[in-house]
Amino acid sequence: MNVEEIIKTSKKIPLEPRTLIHMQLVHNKIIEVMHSALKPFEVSLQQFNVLRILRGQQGKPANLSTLNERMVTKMSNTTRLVDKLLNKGLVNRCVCPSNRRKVEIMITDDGLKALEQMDEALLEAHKTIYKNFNQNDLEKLNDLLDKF
Amino acid sequence: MNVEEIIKTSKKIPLEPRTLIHMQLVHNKIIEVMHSALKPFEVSLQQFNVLRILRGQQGKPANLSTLNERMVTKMSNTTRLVDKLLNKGLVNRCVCPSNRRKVEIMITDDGLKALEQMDEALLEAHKTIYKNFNQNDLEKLNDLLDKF
DNA sequence: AACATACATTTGTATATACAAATATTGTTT
DNA sequence: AAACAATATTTGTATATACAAATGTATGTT
Repeated sequence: MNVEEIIKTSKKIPLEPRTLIHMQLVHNKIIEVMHSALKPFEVSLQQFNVLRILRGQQGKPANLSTLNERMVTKMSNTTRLVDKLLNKGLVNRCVCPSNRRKVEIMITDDGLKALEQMDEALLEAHKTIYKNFNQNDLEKLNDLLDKF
Repeated sequence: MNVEEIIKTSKKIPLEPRTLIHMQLVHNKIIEVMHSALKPFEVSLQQFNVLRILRGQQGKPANLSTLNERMVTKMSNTTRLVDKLLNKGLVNRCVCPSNRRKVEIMITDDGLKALEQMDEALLEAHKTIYKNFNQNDLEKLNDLLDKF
């Protein structure tokens, strides 16, 4: 991936802004690959993220604020995101009996099955995304990302 | 920046998905810093990007398709993005005399002045973003990003 | 118990983005 | 020149996201 080529400039860009552009371009590419991997399942990346969090709960229900806390991209509107998963039958939701302000969200069996298939699709996406990487590259990249 | 801490998980995540989450978290952070740096000027990152492209034209007008081609994040709706810059008086737009299908967009003097101030704000943002980086880190990061 | 405060979620609304169809202009073919 | 295709942009519409205000519930204070 050549930054200058993609944004069609002949000028040399200083390293600081260039890195930001580079990050954005890579981000765009990752999102695009993941988005098309999830397309057959008709869930967004955010919805997929929530499903994985719910599976991680191992049967325990999660409420909206814990979902929000654990989401990669925190958003203001977790209610409506869960609404969509509910409509697809991938989660169920009920008011918490011990504290009726809270809501209890759990992944359904259908949700778990769908998620397994999504996992497989994501493994394929990884192959595409990481085709030029070896294990050492990934470790070095993670170390550098930690500096942000 | 510790991935596991931010998404509040105790589990060890395999390196491939972890890197994707890491990239997303860093991206979120970069966007947030840049967004607040540009907030006083009331322009979005996309609008800022377009202004920089127009300045790079050195007086030559640009049409919508060249803008789209050079934008970091290509979007379907460059017309309405330019509308907003137009309303702020930062660009002007007229139909191309030689090919009336096209449109000619140029940055105004006000736009150039505003852009200079935004550049300063962005330099400050760089200081925040890159406070833990040295030149060598940046070069290594760019090399690794090229692998995507 | 009445009141104020804090908490968890929902709703309203404005803005942003994505995708497809519509419009206008130019170029090409017959 | 009429018809058709190609190009450049605009518009309509559906969906997504962001932010603030509103709702309902629980807790602590007097």
